Amino acid sequence: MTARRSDATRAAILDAARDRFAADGYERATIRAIARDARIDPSMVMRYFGSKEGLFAAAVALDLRLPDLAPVPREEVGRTLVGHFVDLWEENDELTAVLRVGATNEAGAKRMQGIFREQLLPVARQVCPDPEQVPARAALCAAQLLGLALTRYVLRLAPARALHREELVAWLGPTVQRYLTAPSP
Amino acid sequence: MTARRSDATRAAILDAARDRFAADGYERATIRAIARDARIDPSMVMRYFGSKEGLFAAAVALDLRLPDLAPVPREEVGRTLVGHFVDLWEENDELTAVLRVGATNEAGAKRMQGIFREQLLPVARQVCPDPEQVPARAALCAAQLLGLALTRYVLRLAPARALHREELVAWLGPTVQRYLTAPSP
DNA sequence: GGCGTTGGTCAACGCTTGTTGGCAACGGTA
DNA sequence: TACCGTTGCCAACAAGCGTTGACCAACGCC
Repeated sequence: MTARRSDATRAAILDAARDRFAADGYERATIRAIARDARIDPSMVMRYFGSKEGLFAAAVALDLRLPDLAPVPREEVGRTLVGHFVDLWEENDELTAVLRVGATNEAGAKRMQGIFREQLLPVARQVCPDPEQVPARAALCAAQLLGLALTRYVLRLAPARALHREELVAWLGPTVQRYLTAPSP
Repeated sequence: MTARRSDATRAAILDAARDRFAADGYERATIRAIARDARIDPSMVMRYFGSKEGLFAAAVALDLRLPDLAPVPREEVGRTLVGHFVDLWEENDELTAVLRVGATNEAGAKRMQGIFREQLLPVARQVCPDPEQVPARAALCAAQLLGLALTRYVLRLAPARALHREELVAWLGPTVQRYLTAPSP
């Protein structure tokens, strides 16, 4: 597949879309604003992505890039996961976009459910003792990790923003560790 | 102050507004839809509440009704708080409304920050050992508790919905307990 | 009985939204 | 050079939004 001239435009639109969705959520991120950011006509967005929903689907194809936990010492999985998430969240705002849209939009919530099912569940299966408890334990982890993202990047609570990476790992690591590996309470 | 005839209408509007804000978030919850639910003309909403922002402010005047933790045994504060939150969330959708709007709307986020500052912080101050650490520890609790609400009521992850009250208290109680009272890691 | 206050409807306003179709310039190919 | 698919802009559309003001019906007081 040779590179087309329009690829740059496509990429610019996707970039602008990610920023707007992350900053404004689904409804307030208008096609016109995205087009303006990408220095392009709104009708181009339609031609390339069909509709606003199509644009959103193309813009946030989220890959959590979760690490393989097999080689990680068993008592380190919690800290490893928390560290990975903090890094991921700090370095791009795609996650904030999915989270924000997931909170407003039914399609966004569905997408978040898919990410949970296809990316977090398998990892939890690697380390959970009882296979039957995997969904519940993974859900508890999701609650803690997404809750951090929510308070830190969406609601922007000052004390949540002030915590450093190492502090977060130290506080949340044991929690995730317990949710994944501790015997049921 | 005697009861006016319009109080019933006012209440109907507020009820409908809470439902819509909780279900749809700020932007998609239109004044017209709220008025339709309340079987009233959209212009009445404006007359009584001035604007859409005014309506939102009046609809969700959120009081968490957090319990006084002084008489609670020190090792039970985590479980007590988690139980209280689960109850609160189950019995009305005002919280879902604030959370959802907080995720879309700048004013909503501000309101959430206010709730954190004026309602959660004082309670944390009651049980935290070091006053200087109170904001950080309260933020960690907020992350865990709001994360639960997010996955359970907004994103509607199936495994998060499946957990019962006692399970949630048993899993999250120790986490909140640790965030509030354990020595810094 | 007249009259101001209150509770409510109706129609319209100006604006923004997602979306569409036509039309002009470009670029490689024959 | 002539051609045709690609890339882009422009103007418009129907619909929906928050908001406004004119108007009507019922009530309570003199």
